[in-house]
Amino acid sequence: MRKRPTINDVAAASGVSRGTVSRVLNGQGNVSLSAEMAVRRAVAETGYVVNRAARSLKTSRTGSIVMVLSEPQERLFEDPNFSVLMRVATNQLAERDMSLVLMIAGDDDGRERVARYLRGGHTDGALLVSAHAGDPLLEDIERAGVPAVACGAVLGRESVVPYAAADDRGGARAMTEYLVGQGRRRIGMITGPLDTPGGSLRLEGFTSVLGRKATKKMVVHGDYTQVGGEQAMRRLLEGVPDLDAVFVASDLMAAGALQVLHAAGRRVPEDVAVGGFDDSAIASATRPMLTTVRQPLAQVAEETVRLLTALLDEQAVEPIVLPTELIVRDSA
Amino acid sequence: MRKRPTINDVAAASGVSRGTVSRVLNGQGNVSLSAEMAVRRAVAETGYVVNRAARSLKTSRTGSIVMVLSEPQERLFEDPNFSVLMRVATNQLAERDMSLVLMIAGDDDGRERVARYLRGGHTDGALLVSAHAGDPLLEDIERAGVPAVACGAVLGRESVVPYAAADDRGGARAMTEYLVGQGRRRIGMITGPLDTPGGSLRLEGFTSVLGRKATKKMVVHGDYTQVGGEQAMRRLLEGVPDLDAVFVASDLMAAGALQVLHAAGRRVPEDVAVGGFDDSAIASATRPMLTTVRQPLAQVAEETVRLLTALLDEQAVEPIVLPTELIVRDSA
DNA sequence: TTGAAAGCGCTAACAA
DNA sequence: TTGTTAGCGCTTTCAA
Repeated sequence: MRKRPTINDVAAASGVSRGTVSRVLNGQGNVSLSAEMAVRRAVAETGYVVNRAARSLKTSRTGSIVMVLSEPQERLFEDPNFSVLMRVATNQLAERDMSLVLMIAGDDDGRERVARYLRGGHTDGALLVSAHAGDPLLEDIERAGVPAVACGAVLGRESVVPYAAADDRGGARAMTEYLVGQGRRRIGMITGPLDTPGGSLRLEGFTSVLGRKATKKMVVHGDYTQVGGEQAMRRLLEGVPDLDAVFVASDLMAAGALQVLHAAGRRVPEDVAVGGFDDSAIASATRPMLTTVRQPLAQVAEETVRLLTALLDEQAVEPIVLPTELIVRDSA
Repeated sequence: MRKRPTINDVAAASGVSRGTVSRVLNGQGNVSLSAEMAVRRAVAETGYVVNRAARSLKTSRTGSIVMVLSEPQERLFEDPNFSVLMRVATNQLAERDMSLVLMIAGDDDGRERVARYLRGGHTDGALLVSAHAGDPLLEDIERAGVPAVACGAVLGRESVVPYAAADDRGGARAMTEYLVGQGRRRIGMITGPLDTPGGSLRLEGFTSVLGRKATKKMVVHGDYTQVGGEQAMRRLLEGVPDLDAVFVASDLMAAGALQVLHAAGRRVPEDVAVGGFDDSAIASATRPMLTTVRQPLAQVAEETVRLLTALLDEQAVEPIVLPTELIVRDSA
């Protein structure tokens, strides 16, 4: 394999200086049309591709964004946000000729690596996925001075880390109101972990509708896994045997809840109505199919990336919350 | 924010030359203990982190691997391999202080970007996910001379691109034999796309057991989506009304098949046994829960990354195929 | 509008 | 074992 051509080769082939080639490549203007054409032809001829390392060394920008997953690793697979975000981010950044680096900050080791990466100036910005309240990584990021945005609010840091998110509170409210409207009177809830926005905000939506009816024993906490949903459902049935509806903060947990209800001989939706959240693939795989709340995942992802690119361009940004949609199927 | 310290700062702080600092940092030996200690202390004091761009410019290695997803984007989310692979790859590479860049080559644009990226020498190696037979990207990779491995065989290129994969053929055979052993006589199959290893190899396993019983009308092709599974199941029921079992090449498609069977009034497993493949989360969310074939995803991912790092170290590598496991639940 | 030249931070070859 | 030094390929300032 021949050596890769450098800017010098292009300069030689086009008969102008390196400086002019660079100006053409970076679209800075102040270049004569003839020079520009000559350079472009030479680039095509030589198959020149810029050496990012060299450029980066000079400009101290890297042309890459790091996507940091703070999720404990098991949960990662089950986060519907995640793969959509990744796809959208990859594509949007590619359009700017930037690349996406992936890092997992699931444990202390991982966090330390991410912190070192940020401190090392290896990236132009950070895209946070499911960062938790009080995540020490946030300080690392701040200290490193790297522009960062989050997909989903970072609880307690809403005003510090710009974010795009689905309207968790509103979606939960809509589902709860729907259940009430269906004549349900004893409505329980299975939440997600309360240190995640999906955990606490969906609970807020629920209680904002039910008021004092949302007593302690009507609400149990799950961990977004199916097994967690099963356990939570069992606890709920034990504590509230006359339950006639349950709002579950994720479809996967709802799938677990359905299994338990079935095993307990409760018919869904006749005896107990079940509402999910996410409208993930699993929602139409369960029996009965889940009535659930659809999140505009692709939009959230797009807005998240837009916020980050705006930040890179040194524009001011505001958090953005996008509306959800109630999807009525068979379970409620 | 202060300027980031360079190797010069470390040299000054430790009272040795840049060269010695570099030797310590790269663990090349030929350094006195006292010098090494001084350097390490200075690194800690100054908070020095190597500038990868500069290093890369000099060594022409980048310290990064690109993970290329050739999957049409919709399918991506539904590939259970994918998130596991990503997690494992991120972690294993991090241990070598390498980072993982993600690129999607779903369309021509994407492919061209990936090709440019490879040609530009922006990466030390490529990790291919679900590359298709005849994928033009393969040529780009070869031409760019970038070491590459695949997760899952690249059909038609098995001897060119090293890979790690689950034993699709064996898993399919095990499931088919199990169905036969249960006394099923009219066994149909819903395959994946035949240009994917999971599509063609699972079909091979199926036919290798059933021989001439695996007639054309007993086999229909799906696309790994749930809706695709539903359509395929409908076609199969139409063509073979007396079907008493169906082996479906993915759990997600099997979930679709279950819905259709239920709607058609067939009891599972009494009237029709259903076998899936993957043992993904969805397999225990369906009703009845799916009897399926578990792939050792984490192992496959680990072996894939191991192959790549071996290749980077210029060791010889062989493809590796890992055994699957039959998971018996309720659907068959 | 263009060319010349400095230098980003690092590694490795060479000399001591 | 150590220090010195020559670039890696690029951008950008300065002068022309």
